[in-house]
Amino acid sequence: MADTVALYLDGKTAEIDTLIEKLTRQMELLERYRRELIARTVTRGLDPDAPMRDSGIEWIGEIPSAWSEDSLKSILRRVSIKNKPERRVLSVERVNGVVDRETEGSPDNHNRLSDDLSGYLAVDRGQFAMNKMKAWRGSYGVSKLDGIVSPAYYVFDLNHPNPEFFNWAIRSDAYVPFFSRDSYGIRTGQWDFKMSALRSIPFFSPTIDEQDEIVAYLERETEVIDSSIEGINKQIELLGKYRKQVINDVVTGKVRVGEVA
DNA sequence: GAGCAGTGGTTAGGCAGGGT
DNA sequence: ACCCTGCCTAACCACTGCTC
Repeated sequence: MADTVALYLDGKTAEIDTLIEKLTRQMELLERYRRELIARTVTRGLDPDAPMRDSGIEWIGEIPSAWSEDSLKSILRRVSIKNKPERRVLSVERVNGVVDRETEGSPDNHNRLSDDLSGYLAVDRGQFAMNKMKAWRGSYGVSKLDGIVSPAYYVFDLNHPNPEFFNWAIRSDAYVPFFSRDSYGIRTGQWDFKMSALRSIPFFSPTIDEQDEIVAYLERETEVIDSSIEGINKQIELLGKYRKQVINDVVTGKVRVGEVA
C-alpha cells in the first residue's frame, strides 16, 4: 500500500512539476522578449526603413543616422540638497527604479532607516537618482515622486526634453552595460560607479516627436507583455497550491489512492 | 540547521578644500 | 596650523530563501 501511495504521488507531482517548469520557461522567454523589445526600440526607433549608422558601441550596433548623440555628462548634473527629513523616503531599485520605500518598496529590502534623516538627499519629480553601488546592474531611474534617498546615492538634475524616454532608454539593456563597465570595487556585487565615467557614456535621442511615439509604443507593448506574465504567474501559483493539496489529500486519507490510481 | 547568495541599503574613515 | 564640512570608498548590516 505504501508503495502504491508513493508511486501515485511521484507521478502526480512530476506531472505538476513539468507543467510549472513549462510555464516558468514561458515566463522567462516573455521577460527576455520584453527586455529585448525595449533595448531595440530605444536604440533603433520605430521606423524600420530609417537609414542607419554605426553607433560605435559594440553591444548597441547600428542606430538611425538622424538620431543625436550626447554624453551623459551633458544630460545629468549632480545636485546634493539635504535637510528635508520630513519628506517621504524613496528606494532606488533594479526592477522598478525610484519608488516610495514604504508603499512600493521591495520586500527584499530589510535595511533599517537611519535614525537621522537630515543627511538624506532630496529628490524632486523628474530628477534622476542612482544607487551608485548597484548602478552596474541598473539600480537607477527618473523619479516620479518628491522625496529623499539614502545619503550614499547620487541625485541629478535631468537635462533631457523627455524624461520618460530617457528613463525607458537608460534602464534598458542597451545602457546598463555602460554602468557595469565603469563600476569598480573589491567586494562582489558592490562595485562603485565612477562619476567621471559619465563623460564617456553616450546617449542617443531621436526627434522630440519620435521620443513621444516611442514612449507611447513601449507603454502599450509592455502592458500587454506584463499582463501575460501576470497570468502565467497566477497559473504557477495555483499549480503550486494544487500540488500541496494533492499531497495533503493523499497523506490525510481524504483521497484513497486505490480508488484514483 | 549552518552557510551562503541576493537585495538594498548604512556607516566609518580617509582625504581635500576652504575659512579663520 | 587647525578645524569644519562634504565627498568618496570600502566595509559592514539585516533579512530571506535556497543549498548542502
